[in-house]
Amino acid sequence: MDIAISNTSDKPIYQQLFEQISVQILKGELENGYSLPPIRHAAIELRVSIITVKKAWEELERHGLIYTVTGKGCFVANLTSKEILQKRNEMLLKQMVIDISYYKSFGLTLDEVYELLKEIY
Amino acid sequence: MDIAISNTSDKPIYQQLFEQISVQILKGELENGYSLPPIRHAAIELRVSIITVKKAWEELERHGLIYTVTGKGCFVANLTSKEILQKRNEMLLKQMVIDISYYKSFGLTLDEVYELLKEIY
Amino acid sequence: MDIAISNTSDKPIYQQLFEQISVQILKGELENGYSLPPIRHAAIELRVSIITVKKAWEELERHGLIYTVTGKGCFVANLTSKEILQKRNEMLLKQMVIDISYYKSFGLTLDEVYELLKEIY
Amino acid sequence: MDIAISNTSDKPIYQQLFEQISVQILKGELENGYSLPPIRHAAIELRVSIITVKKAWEELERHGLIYTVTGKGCFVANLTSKEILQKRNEMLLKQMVIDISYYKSFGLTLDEVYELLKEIY
DNA sequence: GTGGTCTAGACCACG
DNA sequence: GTGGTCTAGACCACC
Repeated sequence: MDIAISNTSDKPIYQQLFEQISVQILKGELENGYSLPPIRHAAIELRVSIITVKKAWEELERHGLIYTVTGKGCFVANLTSKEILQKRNEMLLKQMVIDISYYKSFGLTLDEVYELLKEIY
Repeated sequence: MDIAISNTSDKPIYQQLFEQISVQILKGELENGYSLPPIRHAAIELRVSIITVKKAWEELERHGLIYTVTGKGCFVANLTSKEILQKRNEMLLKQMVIDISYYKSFGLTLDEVYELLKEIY
Repeated sequence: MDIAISNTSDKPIYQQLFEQISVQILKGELENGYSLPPIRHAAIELRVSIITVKKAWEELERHGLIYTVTGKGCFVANLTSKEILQKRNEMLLKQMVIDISYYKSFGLTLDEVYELLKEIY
Repeated sequence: MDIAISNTSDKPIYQQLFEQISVQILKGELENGYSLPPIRHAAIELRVSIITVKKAWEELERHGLIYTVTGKGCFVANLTSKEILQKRNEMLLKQMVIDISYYKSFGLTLDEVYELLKEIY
């Protein structure tokens, strides 16, 4: 578990958990079939509530990134590299559409956005 | 008042108000000294509470975009085009830093981000 | 009328008027019997409402700094230099007691206050 | 909670709350990480509205004196003694500049102010 | 009429 | 239980 949680962030903790584990799976850092730590262990290690971990795990399952075997644990889904790429782009594009609509509201063109992004990167 | 409020959005109403009016000011759509509608009128027109409007207006004032004169009304601040550009970039960069950290977590390079942005734009 | 009014100040306008004229009288800049401009003239010159000027004048009269002769106008009261000094200290001390209670709430000693004041002066 | 609210004061309640708690934090009376009472409890105890407490707490957070964790509570920020001193002077100087401009309008010199302060202290 | 403040009560997300 | 938000209605000071 290589997770960093911020209490003061405006993002709910379960969301932070979901996002970070999603990324790890979609980057291939967690292999197919990898067994996620039991909810209780993860909760203790991350110092969060069991409910919070459960919520994050549920969100992962809803996105088809993990599957649960009752009584055995949770495992990273068996995804082909094509499926991984597809899901990754799906998540990225979903966020980008939101981000871009914000930039557009200021009347920015694509090139202006690019210039600003370059500065930060 | 050209404002669209979404009750289903995850963003609080006062935040939506603040953002939309900010954009209008920073795009120069509302001229210096322009008199905003009285909070009570705005509240009725937008079908929200007075306090909600007030909260948005306060945030605008805190950002130096408007100023209020008790008993007279609220007015768009007298900003030079340089100041407007500066404030606009301030707001944009603040959001972009967040957006980029998300893209980076997926391991995306600047060029990959650009390619995706181009598709959506 | 050497008065500077700020619309954006948190102090009400009539209060600003009252304070500035008080100071001028108590500093001896306006002599005994000096005729204040008619309320209407002052209102026009200062670009404020007649009501606002009236309120300030009333406050001045209540403090014994001016007197009104119906149909003739308002005049600076005939105060001996002793009375002026007394009224001046009265106003100053009243404010200072408030200021000091604020400094004291932070646990500041007289010397610490002096040091900070010296910096600003 | 050692707070005294005055309904007759010209200062708004949320401002009184903010100032008094600020002072307690900046005097070191409330330690780092100290958990403030839940806003609802504070509201009942102080016999004010939840929103009023919230407004004061928000102002404290804006000044970096506390931080809130949704669902957990509000806590005194982790400030070094250096930061505390800096914030304290910031608040004090801001007020002192106003106070001094009033004294100066009467033509008082620094020494005269000092003499008067000494009398009252 | 305008902004400034306050209240009581309510619903929701989070942990 | 905790904070986050919202509403409807009210009173006040100021102009």
